[in-house]
Amino acid sequence: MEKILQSLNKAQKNAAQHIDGPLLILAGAGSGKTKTITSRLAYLLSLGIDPASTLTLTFTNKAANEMRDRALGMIENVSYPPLLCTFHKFGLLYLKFHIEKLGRRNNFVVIDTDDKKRIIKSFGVELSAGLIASEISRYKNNLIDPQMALEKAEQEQYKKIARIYAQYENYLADNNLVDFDDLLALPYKILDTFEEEAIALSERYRYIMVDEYQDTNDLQYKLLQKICTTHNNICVVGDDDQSIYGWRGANIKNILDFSSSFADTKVVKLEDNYRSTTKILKAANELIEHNRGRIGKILNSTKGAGSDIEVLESSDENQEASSVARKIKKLIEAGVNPRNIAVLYRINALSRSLEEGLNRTGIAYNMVGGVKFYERTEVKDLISYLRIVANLNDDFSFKRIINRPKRGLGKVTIDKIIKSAYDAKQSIFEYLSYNQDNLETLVSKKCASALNEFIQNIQTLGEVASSASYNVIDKLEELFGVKAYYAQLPDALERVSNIDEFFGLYRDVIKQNPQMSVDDFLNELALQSDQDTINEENISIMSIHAAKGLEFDHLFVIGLEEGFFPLIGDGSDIEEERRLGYVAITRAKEALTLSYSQSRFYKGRRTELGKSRFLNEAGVCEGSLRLEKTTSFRKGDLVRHKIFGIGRVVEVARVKREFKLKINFSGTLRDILATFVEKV
DNA sequence: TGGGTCACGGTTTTT
DNA sequence: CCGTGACCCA
Repeated sequence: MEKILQSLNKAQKNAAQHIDGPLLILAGAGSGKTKTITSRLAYLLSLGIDPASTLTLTFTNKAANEMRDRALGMIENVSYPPLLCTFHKFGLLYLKFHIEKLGRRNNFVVIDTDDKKRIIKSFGVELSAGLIASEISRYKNNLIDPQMALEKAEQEQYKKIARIYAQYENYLADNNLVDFDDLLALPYKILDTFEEEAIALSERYRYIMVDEYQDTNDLQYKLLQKICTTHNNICVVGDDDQSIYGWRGANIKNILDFSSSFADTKVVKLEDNYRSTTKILKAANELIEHNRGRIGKILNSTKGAGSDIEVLESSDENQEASSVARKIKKLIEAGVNPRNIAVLYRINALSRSLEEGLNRTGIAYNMVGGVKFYERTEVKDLISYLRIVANLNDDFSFKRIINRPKRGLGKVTIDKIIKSAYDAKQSIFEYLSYNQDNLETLVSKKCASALNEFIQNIQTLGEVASSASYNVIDKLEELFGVKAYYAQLPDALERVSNIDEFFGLYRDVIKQNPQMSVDDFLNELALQSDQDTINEENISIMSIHAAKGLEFDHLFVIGLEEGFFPLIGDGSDIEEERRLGYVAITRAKEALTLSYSQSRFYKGRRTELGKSRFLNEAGVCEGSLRLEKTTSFRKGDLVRHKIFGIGRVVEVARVKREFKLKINFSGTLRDILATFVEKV
């Protein structure tokens, strides 16, 4: 027991030893948050508290795994592993055992955002599916059902959305699908409808811990209240200054008002930072102090002053990328391990010029985020096949693969079948399998035989799945040839390797859990994210959102321009932007470079930009910093001008804050500002 | 059925 | 600028 607490500071120890009643741990960036709550968990278990009565909720699998490893590493033998998982995983587990109370079967399948949009689109709506999808998400997270949404709607557009919402809910119920929001909303519905269930759950989990509490939304808050029905043993950890998911429904009020929501809350602030140098922390503190809606805390450095924060000025994004790449190259040459270097940006669109710059300089990088593995077309096709195996009546997946790989079935044929199945009140699969012999009356002979073959293959695959899920993959490829199909399409190399990776993943998972069914596998997959793909040998580049919870010795933040960061647009919230700035800065341990460009090429046009107000607010723009100003244009470069065409640079000159080039356009010399031409 | 062309729109995204 | 989706024609 002593061992668990010995390496904690006073505040951390204070938090870890708190047992009963609500506890709010306000943990500043780099203050040992994970260490504190894992120690608390280990401490509780060491006191003899039943592991099965504890529940720790996180937002990512990665965080859950890390905490589990660390907590279990502190105690010798645990009789039963404590439950540490994401909110959504917890919801999934709960629904597996209790969804019957809502009149649904527990072989449901979890769909992702892309599926959700496709379903909405299939209703033939004229509004954008994405907009409706996010609106529905908002409703669900505010516990508004379709009926209420309709009543509340004033404008015609919202009435329309409410009706689509109703249709969508019916569709999910009919196909026994569950979306991400349902993983929280449906458990809440059960707990809210049946008080005895809330009491039972609460009795089962008597010690609740929640990580990243500043990012919880209203629904998660209400769910937590239900879990705490019979006790108030809830310990939350978070940092109001790091709340960066407001746009997705996270309610910063949850953490700001925690003490008034849960009576007799004990508050512990962790303000000693073990991550960054004094200069970095000073910039972070100064920046965040410009926010008004915060509880207020100051990070104290436990490290030395460190080096100055560097501010980099460039004339355009290519030059910025080159400068950053050059600096990174120097670091690597000086012996810095690339894995300790990262470049962050506010919006993903900025990654392109950066990637080009890194490539030019020959720096290998690892991009975190981007298109998710399981969201790639070819992987989603395979997932659809498996979904059909798990649930033959999943029309949604059926439609996706009915002609993929191509088997000569066109829009007309498919529409006819869908309509007939609909009229017969059957799923597409049911309809086709009952009418195997008279399909020719509906569609052409060729199509009928293609459909019959397809149906038979699906049935065969289903039989294989029910006898041995491990063999499903080989049979799938043998019967449908998805891999063979993609092998002859463009990007074959990448697609085939994705397919192989998916096949490998499937086999691995089933090998480890031989009793696992196909729908278990699918649901597990849906909750997976590929955050933990950070390569050991390369530098990392990613959005600031993706960098949350990470730290790097040498950090670059690019694109600090008004309009880009802070990002200005509708729905943008300057305080949240500032918190993002705070998150970005506090990722740095030793050296921080902030970069901005005077212009940027974005959405097909070049825009002149002013530097970000955050630079001033963080106090890094005036004073001791080093301003660097260069251009990537060199004498002899070939350039292209919109009007004058291709020319060669004969002279590079600096005029005030700009660079002027003397360019030879087929014999004619012209003076042109560097921002008006591009390299060829 | 599917390839070709044109218009459009384009933050951040742990699950 | 670049990727997506609607629409048209062979």
